[in-house]
Amino acid sequence: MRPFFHPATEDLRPDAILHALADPDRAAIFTRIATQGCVGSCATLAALGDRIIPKSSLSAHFKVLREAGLIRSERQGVEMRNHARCADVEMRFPGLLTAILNAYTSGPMPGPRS
Amino acid sequence: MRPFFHPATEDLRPDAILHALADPDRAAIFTRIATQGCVGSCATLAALGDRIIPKSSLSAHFKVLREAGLIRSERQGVEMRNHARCADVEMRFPGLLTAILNAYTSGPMPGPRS
DNA sequence: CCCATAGTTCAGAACATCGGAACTAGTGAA
DNA sequence: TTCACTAGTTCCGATGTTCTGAACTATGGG
Repeated sequence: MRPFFHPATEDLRPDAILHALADPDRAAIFTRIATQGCVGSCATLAALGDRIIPKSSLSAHFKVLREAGLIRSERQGVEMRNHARCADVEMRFPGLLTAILNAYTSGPMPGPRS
Repeated sequence: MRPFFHPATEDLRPDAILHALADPDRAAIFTRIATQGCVGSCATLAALGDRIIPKSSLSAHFKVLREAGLIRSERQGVEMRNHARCADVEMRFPGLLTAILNAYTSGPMPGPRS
């Protein structure tokens, strides 16, 4: 179990961030982490909506988010502490995270009919 | 050769848009179309940077952009007229395109060292 | 009709993702 | 220490997606 890799702020790449957040599950996970400041275990996220996400898939999702520079993960005893690197991303790509998260919260419902 | 499918504005989905723009080639293509208003042939885009993108790959890229609702394609004689649906996307997901295109233009170069 | 040009579709190889089973790490109790 | 439990990672086979050359379609001009 090798230690985690976290890219430096100046190494953040837009394509990695977009790819990470292009998956609705990952976007939901990241939204939870970003809005709740710091989410502990993966297990608390296992039930997104009504689907159950297997641990191995969750682990892979966290890895993608981590390596895109969206979250920082560190062991805290037996579980994981994940927190969002919103400030880093905002510094490098201003407005990006806000726009994406807004798009997702306004997205699923088909807006007010005009 | 079936006619092209273009999603309606209210059917635009954020994950499709992020997925489409998560590929640097597609992002570059879209940037060209968006900034130049309307790019004709695929062939003018065959050389992005210094790589040559084969026609079949280009065609697939255009399809992804089209089905994400980012561009509208229509035949004009023997070639293709593509134009960006920036207004549609902006209406549905305000600020999203701007933030993404900004991220890409500021992204590739490793920013000013602090 | 024949040819050239612009782009699409097909098919198989290369690559990525999903998820169950096995594994690793930490904690607490006997 | 050893056992058991919990949280997460890694492995690997199945499934799905992307890439790209070759064949095909569509259009316009001799």
